[in-house]
Amino acid sequence: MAGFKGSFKHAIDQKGRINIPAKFRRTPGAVENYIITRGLNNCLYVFPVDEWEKVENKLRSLAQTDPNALYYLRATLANAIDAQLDRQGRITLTANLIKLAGLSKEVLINGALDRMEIWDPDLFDKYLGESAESYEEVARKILI
Amino acid sequence: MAGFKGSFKHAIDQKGRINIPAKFRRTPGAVENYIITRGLNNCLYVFPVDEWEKVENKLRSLAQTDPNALYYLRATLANAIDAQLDRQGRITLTANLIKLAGLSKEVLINGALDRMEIWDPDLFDKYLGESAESYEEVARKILI
DNA sequence: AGTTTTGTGGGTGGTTGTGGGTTAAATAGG
DNA sequence: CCTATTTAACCCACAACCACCCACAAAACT
Repeated sequence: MAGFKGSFKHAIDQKGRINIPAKFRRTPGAVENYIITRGLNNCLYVFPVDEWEKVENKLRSLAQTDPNALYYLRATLANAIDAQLDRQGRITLTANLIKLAGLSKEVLINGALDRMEIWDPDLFDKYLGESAESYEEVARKILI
Repeated sequence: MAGFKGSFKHAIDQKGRINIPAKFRRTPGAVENYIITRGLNNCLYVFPVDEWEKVENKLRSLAQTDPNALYYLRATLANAIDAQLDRQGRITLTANLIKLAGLSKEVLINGALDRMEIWDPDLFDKYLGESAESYEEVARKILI
């Protein structure tokens, strides 16, 4: 089981390639193939294949007629890609994904245990700052 | 199980390295690998790997769509690093962590049983002083 | 006072990140 | 159906960084 953690600032070149941090390539559970899809709060989720299977199973289990389920399934899968690391350890994003996450020249690649998350640095700062409550208050609610 | 206790003032050099007190390196439960992450009240938590696993399991159990849970997960993991002692018994902090804890030239490394805590000395003094209630009053509420 | 342990600083080489150039594949047009 | 143009994948090479190593200073212990 993967345990991605840490944050790395990397460039995204003209071809839409970004380097997966060497540290992530070495973490247990890291593989050659990843599924990249739209994430919550304007970021991208990067799943190792085995973790993606859990997501896929979840999607399969949703009711095929419920409007919300249908919407979620379509919005998620339409932007999902199957990415393989190149020789330098990079993945190539599609224009769609770049647009969805509002990426420009630099990106943050954050560990989130079972997945990585790709953020625009400014958007991530904004996300961290815009919580109404402090880190300490949130922690108190979450950790019992 | 670790039982870190005591307080040590150490330097932090230009490369962001700080020495783990020899006493802590000898306490039962001490290891070569630590996970360092953001702590409550502007300090850093330094967990031995086995203690970190408990934290990680807690994080994994959180709901993946609850905004507070997501926020806590991201704010915690984005600043988490996997640190290994170098030959001199030091760990290297990232610029992010140094900034979060407001560290400058000297730091306090405090034992907190299952983890160590890294504080800026001034901030720790301030923290101890800013409690509205006395040590005795707090003790009476906490210890039954 | 000598010896060992602990704390601090700096230099060096391998690894990692990034850009570009070249070849193979895919798409569209004649 | 073949050719021309674009797109994407692959490979190579440079440059910056980080982890490792060594060496010295200070403290603690014998």
